[in-house]
Amino acid sequence: MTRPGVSVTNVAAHAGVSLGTVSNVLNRPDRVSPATRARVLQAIEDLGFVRNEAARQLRAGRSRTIGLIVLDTGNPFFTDLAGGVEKAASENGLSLVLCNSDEKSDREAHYLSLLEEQRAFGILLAPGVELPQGVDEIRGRGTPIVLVDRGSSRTQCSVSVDDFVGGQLAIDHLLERGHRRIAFVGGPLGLNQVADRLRGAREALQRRGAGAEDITVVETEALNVASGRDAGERIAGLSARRRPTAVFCANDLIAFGVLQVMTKQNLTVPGDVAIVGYDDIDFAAAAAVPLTSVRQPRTQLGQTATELLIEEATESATHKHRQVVFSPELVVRESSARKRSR
Amino acid sequence: MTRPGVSVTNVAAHAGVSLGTVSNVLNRPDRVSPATRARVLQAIEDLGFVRNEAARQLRAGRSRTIGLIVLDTGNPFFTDLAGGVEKAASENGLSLVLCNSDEKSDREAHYLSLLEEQRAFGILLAPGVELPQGVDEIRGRGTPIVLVDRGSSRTQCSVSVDDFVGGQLAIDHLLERGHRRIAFVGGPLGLNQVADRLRGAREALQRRGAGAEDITVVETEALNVASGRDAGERIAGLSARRRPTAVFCANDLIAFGVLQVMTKQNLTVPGDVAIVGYDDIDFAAAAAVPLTSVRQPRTQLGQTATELLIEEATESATHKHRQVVFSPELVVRESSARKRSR
DNA sequence: TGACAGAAATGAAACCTTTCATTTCTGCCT
DNA sequence: AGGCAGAAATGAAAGGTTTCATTTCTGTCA
Repeated sequence: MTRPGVSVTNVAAHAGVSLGTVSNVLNRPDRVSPATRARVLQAIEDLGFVRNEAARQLRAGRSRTIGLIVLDTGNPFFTDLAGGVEKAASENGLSLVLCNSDEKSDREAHYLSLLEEQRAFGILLAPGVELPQGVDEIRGRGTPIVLVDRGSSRTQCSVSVDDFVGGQLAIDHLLERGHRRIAFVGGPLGLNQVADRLRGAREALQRRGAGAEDITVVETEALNVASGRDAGERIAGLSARRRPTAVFCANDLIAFGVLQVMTKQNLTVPGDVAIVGYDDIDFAAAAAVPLTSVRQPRTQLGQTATELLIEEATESATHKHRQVVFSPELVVRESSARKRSR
Repeated sequence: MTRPGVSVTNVAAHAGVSLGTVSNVLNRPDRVSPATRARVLQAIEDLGFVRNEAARQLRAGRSRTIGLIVLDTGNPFFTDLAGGVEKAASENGLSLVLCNSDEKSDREAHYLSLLEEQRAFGILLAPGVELPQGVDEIRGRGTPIVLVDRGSSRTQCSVSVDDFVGGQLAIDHLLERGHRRIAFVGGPLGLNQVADRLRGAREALQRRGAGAEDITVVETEALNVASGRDAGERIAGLSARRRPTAVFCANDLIAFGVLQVMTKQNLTVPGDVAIVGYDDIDFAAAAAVPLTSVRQPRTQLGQTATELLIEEATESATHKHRQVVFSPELVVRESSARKRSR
């Protein structure tokens, strides 16, 4: 219980130098003579001095911490994204605070102001259904914000993946494999990502022209396994004539849910129903029926977002907002293997 | 770019009151007359004042943030644990910083000192192979630390689940289902959790006495899906005579890897090989062959740890270190269904 | 009207670090 | 020995909040 915080002043006294010198030992050791430096270091050791980050920060005016607000910490997509952020951040001497908004806009707002009060170095925001107001104000007051996993207008930086193309990729693949009755599972449709993937899917179908029915949309409450199971039940309940031969899921968690129900109902995948997921999380390849999925460059998404953020924070005068859009990529696995006969 | 930080002083001037009053409006609004309060609030609004957390903290001497250091942010076990922590923390007006040590002790040490410099309210540590030195010093200097997912001696608080019992549960179940040739997959064996689960497994086998061979141990490099696949290959490669009829995996990620390989090699689960996992993460139930698993009260683990931490931080004078140990629970699913014939 | 209690408002001090303009020291050259 | 340049060390000031002992105000009661 050495509670009575040891400060630089104490260290200075103990080492018989001025506190300015202690600070120099800490921050610019080369400007201090070896002898003095050793003495100060010894004093630090003796006293168990620990730098007070709050005081540093107060002086510096800004912290060295990046805040990342995501929709769901439990979704591997976001943890991988966070991995990319952490990597880029630590390479620049920054650390990461991970905040879970849980798709709730009040929590999103809460974290946003918390981070602003902490004078975060910057904020990476993966927004929910609607962009919280206040983002522009926060940026205006000096805390840079970059949007992640969501495109934006010219007034701010953003890093995203082209979900429209992703939807097309998935459907083109299924059409090529001979599927004509296809369902889309995902939601809430208010989420940009979901809506864009569906739009892409529809576009691909229309381009194909006649021969393919319109896509059946099964909306879910959230993008998790439980929602996928619910949707799966609905699909499995259809008569073989009406049941889609392929399902395109808005993310892999949903796909898992659907897959599980199909198996349980003795419908084979891909024989009776082919499945395509989205995100290509690590579990996708590990599923018992390895999942075809639309891969997003998750780690790179995080890295690039961080770089953009650093750029905005560092060159605030000359900075021009940029919107980076990555391309998704289809990874074909067994869950959509070619139909054997017909 | 309202960069020139607006401070309480500015607000006070703008509202025509002293800065003490502004502080009162912020922290004890009832001690300020309604009229004045309104005026100050208006000034805050006009100027776009945002509290400076660093300054608050400097004054307070301690932050309102809990640090949680885990082995792997990508493992749902830890994200669920973090969920429990976050819940308990936010109920007490605290926020959470999630730190990923990635099983590397240098990163663990790095985060430990980072959190101490930030005068974290407290630290929850899920340690890797060995307890980092310095933990006692940090606690001695006034930052409470509670060990999570690992038992400890009387000198510190800890919250864990009885892995020895967990191992027994798994093996007792497999024995009861008629299995006699059982393998254990997991690693590194230096991890306490892994070692204890194996010890429990062995104990159960011995208690059963003759009729059961000793358990075959397949050590893995890490507790993830890829490692599970490697181990799965090794097991699938064995002749039917030597191949175990059941595999007990040190966690669910490993189990997924094993499951995947079995399926690919046309070995049925549980027909040819039964599988029992550990943790009962959400994906376990969602796997195509739903996984029997030893459930740990993940969320509660986090909640309890947080409560202990708060207790230690708040009642530091009277605080007695406690070691809380939860009991695991077996959840039976298809992956270990009773063998049909024999 | 004067005194007084309680409410409201005040402002100096403290928290700890970093910076930077000055001062002091060291050693070398003439 | 005197002068000087460069290295080393100094210490006051600033950064923004909260606290708390004081002061000032408001209204009531005698």
